[in-house]
Amino acid sequence: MQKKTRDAQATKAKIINTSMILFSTNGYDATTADEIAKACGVNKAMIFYYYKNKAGLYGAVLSHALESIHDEVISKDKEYLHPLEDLKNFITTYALYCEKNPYLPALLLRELSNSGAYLPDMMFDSMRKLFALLSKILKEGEKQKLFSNVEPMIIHFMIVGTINLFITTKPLRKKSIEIEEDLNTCYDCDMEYVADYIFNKVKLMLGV
Amino acid sequence: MQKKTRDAQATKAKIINTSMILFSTNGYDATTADEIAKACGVNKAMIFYYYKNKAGLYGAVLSHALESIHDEVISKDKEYLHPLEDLKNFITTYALYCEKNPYLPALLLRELSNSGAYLPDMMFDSMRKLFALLSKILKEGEKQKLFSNVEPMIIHFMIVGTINLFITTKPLRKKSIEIEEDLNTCYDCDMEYVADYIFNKVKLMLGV
Amino acid sequence: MQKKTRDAQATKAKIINTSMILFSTNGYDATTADEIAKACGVNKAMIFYYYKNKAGLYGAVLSHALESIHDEVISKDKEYLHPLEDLKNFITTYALYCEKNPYLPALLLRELSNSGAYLPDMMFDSMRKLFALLSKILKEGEKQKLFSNVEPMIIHFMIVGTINLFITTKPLRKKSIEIEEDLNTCYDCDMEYVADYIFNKVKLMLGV
Amino acid sequence: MQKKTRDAQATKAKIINTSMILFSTNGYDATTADEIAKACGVNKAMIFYYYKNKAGLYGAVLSHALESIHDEVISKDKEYLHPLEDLKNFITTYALYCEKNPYLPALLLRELSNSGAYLPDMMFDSMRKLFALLSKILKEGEKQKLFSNVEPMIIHFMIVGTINLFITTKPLRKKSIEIEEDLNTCYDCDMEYVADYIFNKVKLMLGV
DNA sequence: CATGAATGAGAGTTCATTCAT
DNA sequence: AATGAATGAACTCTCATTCAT
Repeated sequence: MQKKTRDAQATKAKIINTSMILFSTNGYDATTADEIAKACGVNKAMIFYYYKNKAGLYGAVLSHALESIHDEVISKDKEYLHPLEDLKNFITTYALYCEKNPYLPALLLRELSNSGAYLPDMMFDSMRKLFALLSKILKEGEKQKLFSNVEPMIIHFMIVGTINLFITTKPLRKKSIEIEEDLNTCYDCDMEYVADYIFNKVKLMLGV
Repeated sequence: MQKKTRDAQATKAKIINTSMILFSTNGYDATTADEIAKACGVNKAMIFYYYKNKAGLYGAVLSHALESIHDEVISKDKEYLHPLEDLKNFITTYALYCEKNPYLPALLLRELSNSGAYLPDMMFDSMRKLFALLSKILKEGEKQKLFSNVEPMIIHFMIVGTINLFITTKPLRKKSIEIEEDLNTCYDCDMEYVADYIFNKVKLMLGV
Repeated sequence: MQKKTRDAQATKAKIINTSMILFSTNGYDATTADEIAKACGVNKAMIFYYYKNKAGLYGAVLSHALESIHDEVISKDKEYLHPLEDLKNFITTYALYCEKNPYLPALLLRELSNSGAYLPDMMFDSMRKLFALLSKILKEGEKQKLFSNVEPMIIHFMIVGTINLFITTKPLRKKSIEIEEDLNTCYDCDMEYVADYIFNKVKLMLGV
Repeated sequence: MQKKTRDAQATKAKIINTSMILFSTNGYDATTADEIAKACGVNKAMIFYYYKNKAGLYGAVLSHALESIHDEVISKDKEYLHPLEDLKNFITTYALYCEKNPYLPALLLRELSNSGAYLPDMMFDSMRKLFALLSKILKEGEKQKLFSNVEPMIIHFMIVGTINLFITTKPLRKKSIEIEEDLNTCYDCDMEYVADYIFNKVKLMLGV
């Protein structure tokens, strides 16, 4: 009954990780403090002790998620080999990261469908940085006359939106083929294949 | 108090239309029955009288929205001129419809980020039909050797996902340029331009 | 959809009979106007049209029930043959009537457990008349030196209470023997046997 | 607001005791959570915190009531002096207990008039145990050739039903004599007298 | 740090009752 | 006489949040 862990860091981490899953699975409103507390074996009051309130926890969760994705993509891309390489890295890294952390796309879509109502500034920043990164790659490609006719925002959406949908629709796509077999929903396409496919298509789009 | 409509059809329509806006703006949980009732000048109990419960209303809203988009896209596309024409129609119609009814993309994204937890069968069906339509167009294009290397699900996501994101991120994109001017977020691109851009990119992608 | 019976008497009777069953089965509060209306295929508003409000309907139901039991017992007993005969008639008639109309005991017990909160005057009267009838029989028996040591109220309760419990506990008694076979709950005793048993015991009690 | 008890046991007890009175006085449906909360100076949410829902509270109340009566009757009777003594004890203890806790009979009658719809298993058990106790006494009396012609269930009803009615009808009986003075409703009979009267009558019934 | 008790402000839902036709 | 639409006042239950220990 008395966990008495007395390990602030551990407790905080447990809360963040558990609630990330719950928030992404059930959404912000449908996730209750009680539920989170029970799921991580922590007293409910600790959530408020550490994160002030539910919105604060949500913010922390989003920041955590975005920071990590951002770190990953940035770090992998920081070499600036060549716009095409960089582009490939961007797509693959994002795709694989999302696959490993499938709650992220759900969180993002949810936030976007909310026009960023809860979206705290840090998250907003993170998303902008991600886009800024792609923007830079594309701009560099244009400068080198590799890419043509570039509308970065739309290209960004085509990459990120597709990957997000691919991940969040997985259960639906399964259900779909169960109903109508000959509808090819790419259900068992693996992520690497998809990332590659997208990369090739984007290449075509950019006139490479 | 003032209207005393006593017109079931009108009352039901008012409820559906109002709550569609509210649901898409604030989400399912954050939209209260009180709010809906007040917003359409109808007694709260009428919501339950007509739709049994909140989930029932939500289902009705989703069905309504999807039915109408589906009808629109289908009807505009029913001529089957030529795969390329059909493709263009598909993209343009979807894009313009979403622009006119900007709550729809938000509703869709929200549902998807939920893996269709609330998503009633009719909605699921509607979404499948939309995809089936694009699938057919693409398949026909392949048969006529116009399109090559087609993965319909991914193409679908590239079209629909991009348009959805474009619409739902509008407020964010505005906020973004206010902060960092030289980041081109395509804020004042109009929908027709975007649809066209997407169409041209998809054409390239399909090897046309 | 349009029943349009336009037969006031029939409609009223349907309402009374149906709601008697519902009230006795589920109790006053747990029985809704909607339920009654649906159960008798009558428009809900008619209930209020004919009985003013729910309490009014309940009153009508109770009156109806009590009137009929009272009529039955009185009429059977009106001959005044002999105190013992009269007593036997009283017990048997009441028991058999209750068996034929098993909702009555439930209604009575419920009312009593409410200390007659809803109990309208007419019902109160009816109950008093029933007791008055037994009182008279017992008094006559005493006068004829047949009965001795009579406390009419308690005798009344011993008769009426036992019969009421016997009927209302039927389902419980069944459940009970299913659990513990050798507990004799008189489950398949028929009413006539019970009435007779009670009569004989009351005779003993009265010193006959 | 004033007490800040922070004493779970005390709070739970307050809720149980208060709601027992309210349930027995007004019935299950007519007793609201608000009312209970206010009556015991406890926040309404505590009811649900401790008892999950209204039905849970009701169950707890019934269990509590029955446990205590059962304990009392059993403990007073555990000596097994002599069937007749035991019988007298059974009747007297039950009668006096009910008089001290007059909500119990009302609760019981209400439950019975409901055929035990809410009646949770524990209550059902308790009632059975009470009857089992009387059954044993009667059986022993038969074995010792003291009692004859015993139908335990009916005898049980005659005892328990009479006492229950005597208590629950008290207000009605008062009202009755106010109307018709010469109707002897045993209004000021005290409980001991009644218990004694019943015992003597039961003795006669059993052929003692 | 950690816990369980306590709180208050709703939220969804129900329902008797009335109104207009 | 009959109907379906409409209403408002409850009522149960939930939940973020705070308090006392």
